[in-house]
Amino acid sequence: MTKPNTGQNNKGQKLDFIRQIVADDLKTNKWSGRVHTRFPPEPNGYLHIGHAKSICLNFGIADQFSGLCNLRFDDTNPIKEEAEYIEAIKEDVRWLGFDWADRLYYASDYFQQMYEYALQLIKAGRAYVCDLTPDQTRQYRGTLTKPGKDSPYRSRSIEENIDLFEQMKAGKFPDGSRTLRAKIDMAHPNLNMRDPVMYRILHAAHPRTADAWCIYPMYDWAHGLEDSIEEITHSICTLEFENHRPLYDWFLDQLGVFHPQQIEFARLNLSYTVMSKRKLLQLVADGLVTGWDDPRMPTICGLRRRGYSPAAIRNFCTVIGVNKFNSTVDIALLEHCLREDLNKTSPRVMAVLKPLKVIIDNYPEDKVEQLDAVNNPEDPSAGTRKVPFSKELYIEQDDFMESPPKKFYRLAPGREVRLRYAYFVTCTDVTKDSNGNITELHCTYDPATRGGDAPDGRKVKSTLHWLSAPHALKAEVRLYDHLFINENPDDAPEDKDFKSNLNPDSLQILTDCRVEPSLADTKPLGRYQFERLGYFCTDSSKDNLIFNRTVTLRDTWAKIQKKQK
RNA sequence: UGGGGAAUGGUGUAAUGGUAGCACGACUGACUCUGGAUCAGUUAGUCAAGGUUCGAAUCCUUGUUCCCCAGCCA
Repeated sequence: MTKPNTGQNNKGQKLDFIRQIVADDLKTNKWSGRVHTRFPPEPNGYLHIGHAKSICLNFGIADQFSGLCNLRFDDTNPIKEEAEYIEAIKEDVRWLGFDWADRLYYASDYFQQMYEYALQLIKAGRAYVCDLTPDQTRQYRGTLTKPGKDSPYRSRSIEENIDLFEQMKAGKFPDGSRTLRAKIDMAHPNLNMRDPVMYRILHAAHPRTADAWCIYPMYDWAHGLEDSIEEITHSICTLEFENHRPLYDWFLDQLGVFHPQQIEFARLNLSYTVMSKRKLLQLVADGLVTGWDDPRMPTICGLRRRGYSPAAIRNFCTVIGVNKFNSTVDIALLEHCLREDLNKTSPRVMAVLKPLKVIIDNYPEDKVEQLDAVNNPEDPSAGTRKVPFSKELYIEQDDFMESPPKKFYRLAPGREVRLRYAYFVTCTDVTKDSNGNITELHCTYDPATRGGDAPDGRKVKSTLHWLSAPHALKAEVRLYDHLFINENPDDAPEDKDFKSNLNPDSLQILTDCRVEPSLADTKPLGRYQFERLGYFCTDSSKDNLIFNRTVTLRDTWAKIQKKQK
């Protein structure tokens, strides 16, 4: 049974201004009850979290109002586009959790129809072939404050225009020698309306149509037609296309074809990162990151490799809302959405990033106990697992201080703490090397506290994670931090650019880490919480055991330390 | 100096002429076998000035600030 399209918001969330328009249209039956959106990426790069906002908007609206959303590649410029991006984009959209069913389209599939529409416009006297060079075209266009002037080729006869346009298509002219232009108004205050170019000559092989075409449609001409052919109802795009809407409307009106409504919203900006394809490409090209899927990148594939979940990204996209003015979302909000999801879904596991050896002096030499550990306290159905305990353990170097400051609750000489799911232990001795570095701790354990509870009810200030030294697995862990040191990376000294704001400590590689044995057969992209440390994700490179830190846990102690400095 | 948009706590957003609310962050406190999670609380806002109205974030006027547009890119 299909849900009736009442125009009511059926998920109990507040309507943003776009959903409001959609709901109103449903109410007035403007599109005979239909809602049909599309996500139209150009296959010239990888998708990033800004695209996720658009994907969630378009697919989300379709879902919410019982409509449809197409995936359409806007492949009108063969010089910039590559087939490899198409597969990557499809994978990313799918991974985010959206389904275009059988509605995968390409602008290039419409080239023939667009050509015929162009002929129709020529015959109506609304388009002409122009012989001006790119440079001359610019000069004739005028400026923001001065009107342009008519091209000398503007008044060619319809017959001549048809003939020339056919020759353009047939490959008779070199690149850049002629264009097809709409005949609108060279004095129009909106520069986009000053006889915009509809077709340019490009003798370039297209990833999908190969050399079938040597004329390619410009965005303004093509996009509205793509939307119209697919009978899109709401064509949602970003703010910079607001100036193009009159042209979008003009083409569709001249042709008298199905006319979707274009609606513009503001792009996403995130603090401590950059979002433009150009800048991201520069980071990759200059080797400042390891690739598009570097876990520090805001690309979908980067976030995936970092350990982000699709649900976290989707939730973030609904929480940030939709608006018509530029804003910068605090990356802390993204991280909040991340932790919120990961907390509920990630199995807990123990790992020691900077191992410190601990000997339990009163524990039998060869004894090994298998202790029960809870997999996820937020999800009882996740069950429990066994973790081995023995005389030689590792704890975190940061969890011990010889002379602890105020508010340091962890292990210190003479102090008793709990080893999670294991025993209460008390530090009795500290061994150091000749340089005074701590090499080993000696402790005693209380056998009565097995499992971590004291029968006499005594309390300890803190609980530490730990690993049995002989059972622990070696692993490499990569700690990531914000890519940029500045909230706004573009806020750079005058003679420098955003790259001067790169965070030199955005990646820290720890090669001597230990993880619990249950991680032996972890699969790439496996997500875990390393107890007390943060969320980590098995890296996709399979050679060694490598984990990427997705995000730290909220850390009150770190905050206190920071304040004390 | 042309045209098109937009302004609500530190940040992101709601309020569609009728109590300025929510979330993030920050800060308290409670609880806790993760200094996590959870729970309770505090903090802080309508760009400005006029006007209409019983009543204005919302309507009107003027001003200020910010964004976009002079690709044969999208």
